[in-house]
Amino acid sequence: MARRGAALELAVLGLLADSPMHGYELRKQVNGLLGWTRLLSYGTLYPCLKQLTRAGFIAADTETTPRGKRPRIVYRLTAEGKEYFTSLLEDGGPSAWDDENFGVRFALFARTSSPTRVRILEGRRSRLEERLENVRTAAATRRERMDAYTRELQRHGLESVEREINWLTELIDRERADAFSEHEDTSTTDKEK
Amino acid sequence: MARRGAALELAVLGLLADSPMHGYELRKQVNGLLGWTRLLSYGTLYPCLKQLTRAGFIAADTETTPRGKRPRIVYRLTAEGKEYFTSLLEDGGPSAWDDENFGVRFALFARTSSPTRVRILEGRRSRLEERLENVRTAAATRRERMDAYTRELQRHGLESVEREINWLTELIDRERADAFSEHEDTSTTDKEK
DNA sequence: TACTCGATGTATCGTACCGATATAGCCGTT
DNA sequence: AACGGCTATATCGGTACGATACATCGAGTA
Repeated sequence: MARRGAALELAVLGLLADSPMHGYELRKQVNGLLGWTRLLSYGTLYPCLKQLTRAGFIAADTETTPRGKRPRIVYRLTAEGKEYFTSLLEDGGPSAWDDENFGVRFALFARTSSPTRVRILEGRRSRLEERLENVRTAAATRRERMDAYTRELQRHGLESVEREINWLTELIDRERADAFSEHEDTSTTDKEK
Repeated sequence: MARRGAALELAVLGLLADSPMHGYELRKQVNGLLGWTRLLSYGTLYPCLKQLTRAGFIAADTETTPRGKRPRIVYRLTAEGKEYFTSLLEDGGPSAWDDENFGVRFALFARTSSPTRVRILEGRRSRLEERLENVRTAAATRRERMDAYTRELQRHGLESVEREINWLTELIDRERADAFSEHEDTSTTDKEK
């Protein structure tokens, strides 16, 4: 459980919720969005699409093409898929704090309720703080035996995580501040597309 | 080729070059050093140790234990392993700029020659710059269609990569400056922080 | 016109990876 | 004397994904 593919699944669902698309375009979108970490390959994408189709969450429409040329396959979200997607979105549990999942979850924040947004942000932060603590204590027992380069690597890594934590804290504060001015109105944050 | 396991292989070799160790300790060391990114599991470590043993690069000495208790297995570098290790260290080629490999390569910089250090640093930087460029152009064509959260994610990701690039540039400059004052003396660079 | 090159597009296969899990002795605490 | 946590070795099944194959298209260029 909590497979790596869960993140991709959610990303595909989210992209298709905006508009139907074929595989190649899907890959471009995902890479454009989360591409600074790791690139999505077809070996990952197509099996995922197949599985989602089998589950009935998306449907594949084969384009009618003029000639003997290979038709493109356009995927769209089904009613069940839409339902499944929204249920996934509201799950702000531990799996959403993971490295692989957090990025996708964040990218879909516009479709996520404010309480869930805060839950995910805080969970992610606690996850990183925990990691920071582990590395810090591990380093403390071994600091003297480390050479200058190893120490520099350590320092830089720790700084990156701290910076990430600060970013999250800022976002949480902002989220809480917004909650005041939000009465019953959801459309202000959505920007309705 | 350029398997993910290559990084682990190098890490194990590097750790064992310092002193013999058994598997559990090896795992702790690796996690303490690179643990802020991803944790090493036994399912990865033990097959790696087995393979390195088979290849003759490390040797497994079973500890003599007093009773019927399970003996610990201490691994040490063989002569062939040492040779293999140093040859790997001097390869500053493209595989060393990868996300998975760079951390380990950097941690072993104290054992790496200065030209190779610069080569790796510069290669890594070019790799990140390339990635930055790709995401930037991808984002430019789609900026208007993105909601506030997606844009914030994009911004933060880009900033992280830029920061990483600046760090590398600093290190490269420092490396070049050191090269002047380095006559025949290697021990001067070790202390300086 | 024909050629090359890069982008578009769908698809599969083999293998290396790694999370989960089993086993078990040891030690400190309640 | 029971519990939980740390040390320690080890394997297995599922899955992710890099490499690769195939095919069409438009733009440049010779």
